[in-house]
Amino acid sequence: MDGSFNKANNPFVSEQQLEENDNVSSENGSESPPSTTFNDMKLASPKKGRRSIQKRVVSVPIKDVEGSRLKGESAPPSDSWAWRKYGQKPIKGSPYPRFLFSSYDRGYYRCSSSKGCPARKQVERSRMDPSMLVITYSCEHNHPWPASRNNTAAAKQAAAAAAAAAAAAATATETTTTTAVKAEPSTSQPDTEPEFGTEEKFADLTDDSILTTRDEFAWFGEMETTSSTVLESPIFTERDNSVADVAMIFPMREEDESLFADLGELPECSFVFRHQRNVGPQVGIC
DNA sequence: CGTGTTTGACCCGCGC
DNA sequence: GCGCGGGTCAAACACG
Repeated sequence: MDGSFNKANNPFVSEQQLEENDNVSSENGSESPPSTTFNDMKLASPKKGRRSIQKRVVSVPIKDVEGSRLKGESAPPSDSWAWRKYGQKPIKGSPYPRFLFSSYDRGYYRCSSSKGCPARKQVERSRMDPSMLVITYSCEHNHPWPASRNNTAAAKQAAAAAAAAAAAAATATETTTTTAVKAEPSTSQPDTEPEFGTEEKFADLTDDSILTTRDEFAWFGEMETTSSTVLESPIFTERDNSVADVAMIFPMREEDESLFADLGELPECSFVFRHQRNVGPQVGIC
């Protein structure tokens, strides 16, 4: 945020990942034309009448995903929200044909925490680093978020399913031991558009003291608390030119999770944020 | 029976 | 205009 973050201080973030933060399309660059970076165009398709879309890209070591599964934990590997898979497609240029090795397929999930939840996510293996999974989350601004989430059977099952699909990729690759989570700026977000218009929805979820500004946030505070988790959030860079290219990263530990526990109504699209050099967590919503 | 997954088909935008 | 690729739909199926 203030530039205090740097990869030297954060061994969980690789050079590659940092670069990816600067260029959202880099992860998928080899499989998508530059003009349709991360398919914002698709997600904002007029057909569906979608408005501004917030997108976040999360890189998760496959091992983490697989690990939580193997342990039979109910804790989802990537998040606590209920996701329902609605499609799967082989990634262009996949070295492995579908049905033979699905690891390079891309799974499409939508939020099933509540009816009408527009949140979606895509899960695929990183082409830059086969040991990493790339999870792309997207949601609309101001959409009605589910009032409940994790610890439900549905959430657990959906998360486990997502983990299963992701973990399939792990079977043929070595893994890492850390989790790096990075949040990407929405490429479809005009500078003039309010980044977050639902802060008021957050008012009843948390104390004002931990409300974040709309300039700063990280995603998925609930993610991967079982291992070293890092959140990195350059999303706000477009909102404040003076801090362009600033990334934030911080570890998420179990105590952090408990600290965020009272943010119970935070949906997938919301975020939990902590200043690296600052005090308590800050939260926001897209 | 409700919920979620699988998977082929379809739609749409883009590049040539 | 055509083909390609990405994203979504929806029927069939599986599971608890």
